[in-house]
Amino acid sequence: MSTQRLTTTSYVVLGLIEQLQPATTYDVKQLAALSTANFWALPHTQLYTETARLADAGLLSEEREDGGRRRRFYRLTDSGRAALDAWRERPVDEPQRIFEPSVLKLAFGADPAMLAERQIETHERQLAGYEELAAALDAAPDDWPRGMRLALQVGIDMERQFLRTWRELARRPPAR
Amino acid sequence: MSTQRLTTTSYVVLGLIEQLQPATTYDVKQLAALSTANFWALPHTQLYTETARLADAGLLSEEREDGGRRRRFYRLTDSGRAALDAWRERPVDEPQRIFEPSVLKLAFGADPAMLAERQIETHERQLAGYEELAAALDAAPDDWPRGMRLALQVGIDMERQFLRTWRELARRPPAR
DNA sequence: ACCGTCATGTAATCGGTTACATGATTCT
DNA sequence: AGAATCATGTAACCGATTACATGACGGT
Repeated sequence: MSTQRLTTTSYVVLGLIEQLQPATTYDVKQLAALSTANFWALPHTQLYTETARLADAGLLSEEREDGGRRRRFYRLTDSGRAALDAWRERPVDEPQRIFEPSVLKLAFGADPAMLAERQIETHERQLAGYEELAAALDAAPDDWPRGMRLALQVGIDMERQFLRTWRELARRPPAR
Repeated sequence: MSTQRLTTTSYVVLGLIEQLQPATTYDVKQLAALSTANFWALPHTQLYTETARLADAGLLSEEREDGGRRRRFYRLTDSGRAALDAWRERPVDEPQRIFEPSVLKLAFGADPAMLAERQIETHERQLAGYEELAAALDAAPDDWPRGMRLALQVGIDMERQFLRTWRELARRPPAR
């Protein structure tokens, strides 16, 4: 039970386990794929190291199955819940870098219309995914924490803005 | 001159050096602070390792001062320019994760109004910074590559969207 | 009984961050 | 001349990605 620094990834894992507990790493992976994967990357291999780290730090309890797959079931400990609550109650004050490689390419002189073509496709697909998920949440609101719907709405708003921006840029001539 | 993978950071360094060459690492740091720092994090320590890596890979030429600070001056080599051009001409196809910890907190049930208060401050400050820089670019457009102005406009659009979104969320009751 | 996919991991590597350090200029 | 800040780096550490691997389960 050492005092390690917790990353955003740590809190995502804690937050997902809070909703699922008891949860296997695979359960976490599944829920992440449905919910937070759009907002935060979380490859499955990291879930194994991260849950182990968190259990080591005393924020998760681990219970291992005897037979079969010998899966590990995790739950929040009291201090795990306290850490999650503290994180949740603290506002975010570092300004975030929201940018993408496509904007960097733009800055360094790439052709806006060329970038826009692919960006529009990508963001349309992303927006469609969000809207589908939003419809599912709206159909069964009680299955999901309310905050998830709000986060999704932020995502939808951002995607729409990206589309407006790139559609405008699609009409620009090359910058150089 | 080994074949290493180039990261987005590598291309940012190449792109900045293209505009400055010959450039010392410190010059790169200064220009980054004025231009790309908003879109891509680039601590000065990484510039030293990254320029060394790029020089090692044959994408930058390095010339060292004899006296004084023994500064290293870098220029793009032909293959450096080719690598940068190739990157610039290739569209970005992986969908990007644009999200911030604040949206994750929202998803996991933090109070929207509490988060919004700080987010609004942060994004207002960021927007003001962008607009100030945009005014400077507009006053002396020839000093800057045209793409920089476009990238800045994307940033401005996104910040305005964030402000609209968070101002709306500021009126929400807590999600749990 | 076999096969594909589901599920569960381990280990090496590496980019990026953090901590530390010191010489060169400039200012008073 | 001394102090402050500018400029230039080195090195340890660590989270995250990538590559690899294998056992369990369900269907035919």
